[in-house]
Amino acid sequence: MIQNFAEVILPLPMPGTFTYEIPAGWQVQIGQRVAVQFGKRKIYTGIVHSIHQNKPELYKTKPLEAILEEELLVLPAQILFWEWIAAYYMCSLGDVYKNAFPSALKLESDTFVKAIKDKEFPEEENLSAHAFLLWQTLQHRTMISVNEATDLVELKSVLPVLKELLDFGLIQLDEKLQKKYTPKIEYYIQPIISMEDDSLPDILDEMDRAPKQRELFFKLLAQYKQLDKPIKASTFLKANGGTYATLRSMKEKGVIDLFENQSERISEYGEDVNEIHTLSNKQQLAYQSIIEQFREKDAVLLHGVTSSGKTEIYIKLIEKVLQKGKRVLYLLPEISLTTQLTRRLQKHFGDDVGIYHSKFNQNERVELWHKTLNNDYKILIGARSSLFLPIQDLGLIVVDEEHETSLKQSDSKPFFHGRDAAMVLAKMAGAKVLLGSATPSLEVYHAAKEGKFGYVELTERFGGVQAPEMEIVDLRKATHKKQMNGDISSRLEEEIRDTFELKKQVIIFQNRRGYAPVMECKNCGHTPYCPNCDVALTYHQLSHQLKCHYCGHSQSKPHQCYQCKSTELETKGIGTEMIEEEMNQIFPHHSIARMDVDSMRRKNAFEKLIDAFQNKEIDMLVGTQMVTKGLDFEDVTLVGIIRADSLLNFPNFRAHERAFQRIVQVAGRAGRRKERGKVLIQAFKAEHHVLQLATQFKYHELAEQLLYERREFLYPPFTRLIEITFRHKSKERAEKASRYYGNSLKKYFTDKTLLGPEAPTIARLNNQYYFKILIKILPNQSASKAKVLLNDALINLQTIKAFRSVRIDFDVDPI
DNA sequence: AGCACGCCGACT
DNA sequence: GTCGGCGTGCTC
Repeated sequence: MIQNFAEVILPLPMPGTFTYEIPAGWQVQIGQRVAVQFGKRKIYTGIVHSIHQNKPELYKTKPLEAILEEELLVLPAQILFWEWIAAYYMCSLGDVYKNAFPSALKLESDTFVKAIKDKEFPEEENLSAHAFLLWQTLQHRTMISVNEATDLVELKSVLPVLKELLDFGLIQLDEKLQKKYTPKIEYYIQPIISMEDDSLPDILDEMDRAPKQRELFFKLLAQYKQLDKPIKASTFLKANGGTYATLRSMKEKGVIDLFENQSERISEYGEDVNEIHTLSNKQQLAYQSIIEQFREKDAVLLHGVTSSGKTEIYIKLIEKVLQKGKRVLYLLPEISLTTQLTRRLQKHFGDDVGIYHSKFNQNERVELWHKTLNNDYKILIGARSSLFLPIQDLGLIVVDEEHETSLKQSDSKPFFHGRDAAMVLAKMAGAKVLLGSATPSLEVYHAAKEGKFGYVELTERFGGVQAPEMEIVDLRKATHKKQMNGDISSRLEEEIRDTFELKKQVIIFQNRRGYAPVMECKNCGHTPYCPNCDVALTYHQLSHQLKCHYCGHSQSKPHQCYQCKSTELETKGIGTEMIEEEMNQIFPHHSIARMDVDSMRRKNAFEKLIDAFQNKEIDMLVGTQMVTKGLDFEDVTLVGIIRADSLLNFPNFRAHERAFQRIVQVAGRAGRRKERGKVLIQAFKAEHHVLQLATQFKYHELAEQLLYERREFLYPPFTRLIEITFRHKSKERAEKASRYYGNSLKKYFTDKTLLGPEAPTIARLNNQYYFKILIKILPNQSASKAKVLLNDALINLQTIKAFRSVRIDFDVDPI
């Protein structure tokens, strides 16, 4: 008989898939979810990657434990996409699987401890106190998990105790898969008979003695007549009173039907669908040009100034794609920050829209995954991770705010770029990509100019909105002339006053959160540092704490210097908290709110703040990057940037590109409707060319300049970068490993294409030391060949025992 | 990534 | 002596 084997993708950071035997008679399909044992007792859920008959010769295979469901949870096409991600971004398939698949569907084994029944405790045997305690607990509990047992015995590891009990035959271990996802059950009701029914009088008679039922019945009839579909019992009872018991007895009388439905946890937006909107002439032309360019190109860049009405064009294009029976994926940088846009799309497309983002809990994600598989949605809106949804018949991917850095995943593997991955996914699905931005990334802009992508530019703002008036306030001059009130210049103060007088609103942008980024002793100059990282602690006045913005460490604010005991401590630099305080002092009669991760931590805090600002309960919003994205308020006519210099001084080759984008982005918050907005940029380097170009919205000039520099200094889009990070708790070991690795690559790269190893600006994070190597791949070189070299060098490095504990990550196309 | 196993130093 | 730390090796 031919033995069948399945290659299974497991959530492990090891390369490749794992081979398991398919038990005789089992029908297994690619994309199915299976449970397998891995190692001695661990059970994982994996995805079937492929099926074959080649018995592995080097190791013994285990059988599949179970097929978790008949249906395919991952489409075969998705597996191909996962493989591309793993190969391109240099990580394992397991790393992709871990990230791409809702974790509630990745069951985890949890070992349970059970007492063996009827086994008397052997008196003569000397059990340890811990073992005895555990055994006693098991007498009145059927089973407890190993985690619970660990807490119970208060030891670091409960395993020796378990071993002891096992040896005496007192317990057994049971590997159980815990189901993490429990569908929420929702009851629905509908009347069985109608108003016109002949039997109605009899039934009403029967309900004479039950007035509540009678009342509810009439209400239900009325509602049902209007909606003509089953009504959610919970909402019905909430609106009309009554209990489930009432409904149940009505069901027994045979007047209503009560049934359960595994309901969605995802709240549905109303059904009102905004039908008509007409495009302006310019928009219409842009739209037609996009359609035309899609005939030849896979991707088109829609380069439209802020307020040029890109969204209307997207909507029109989406409608066209839907007409062809295809589906659309709409990618946004950080969806929770752009509720205004999602509301607009939902309003337009109604129930056809599914939304996927990081604030959703596990159950909601599973729900959305299933609904997507079920083809319930025509449009999916989400952040970069929504690229992994099982969407079928994809016709178009819209990548909005294509230049946003948050499109690139940088906190965990795979380090993929949502925009670039979208292009590959689209290619695989035969779909098109529309990239939208007011300030395109140089990569995309260059590709468009080279003719690789289509290009459409919208230079005119929609509905006669004027570009905001931009003004730079020279902080050096202002300081010299004593025209400063703390960090706020007289000019800015004056403008804010005028704006408030006209009953308009203000947005203030300051790059850093907290009160002050550095605290310093006036006497000895000592600055408190994070104990785990090589960074100065940021002072947070509201919580009276010093916090590390990298590892989350916090400690209370010292009363005296740790070093010299001096009580004269001062703060340096400015954060949002300080600006908020200064503004409150200058404008005590106005309401000022702060918007940064600290103030937005609570659930719905963002929505509440947006609503309050919309309703003009708040006059001024002081915030970090958060205020720069997607906010659309009619009455904001003034935007202030406290220190533009802080945007220019990043130690990154993209610093100037980003500074420009940020400034244009914030400026776009001002004067989005009838009135012309004003933007005030405070800066010490007032004459800096990036600031000058930004105030004139001269994107093309800046892009040409920056592209020239990038070409000269071998940076993207003229080279491709791979950054290799080495980390270890011992500085020596991390450094030595990185040196060894770098040296082993010297024969393939030059001084210009292999940079480092070097300790990064923040050399230690969370008690781990970092070293980095930067590889540049020249235009005439193959990136995939370079990756092979890098992987080989890694294998070579790992033959040295001492280096095996050094964590090494590749970041392809680092941001 | 987990987890076992084995070696070593620090204590009831 | 043993608890718990850490380095090393292995998992289909």
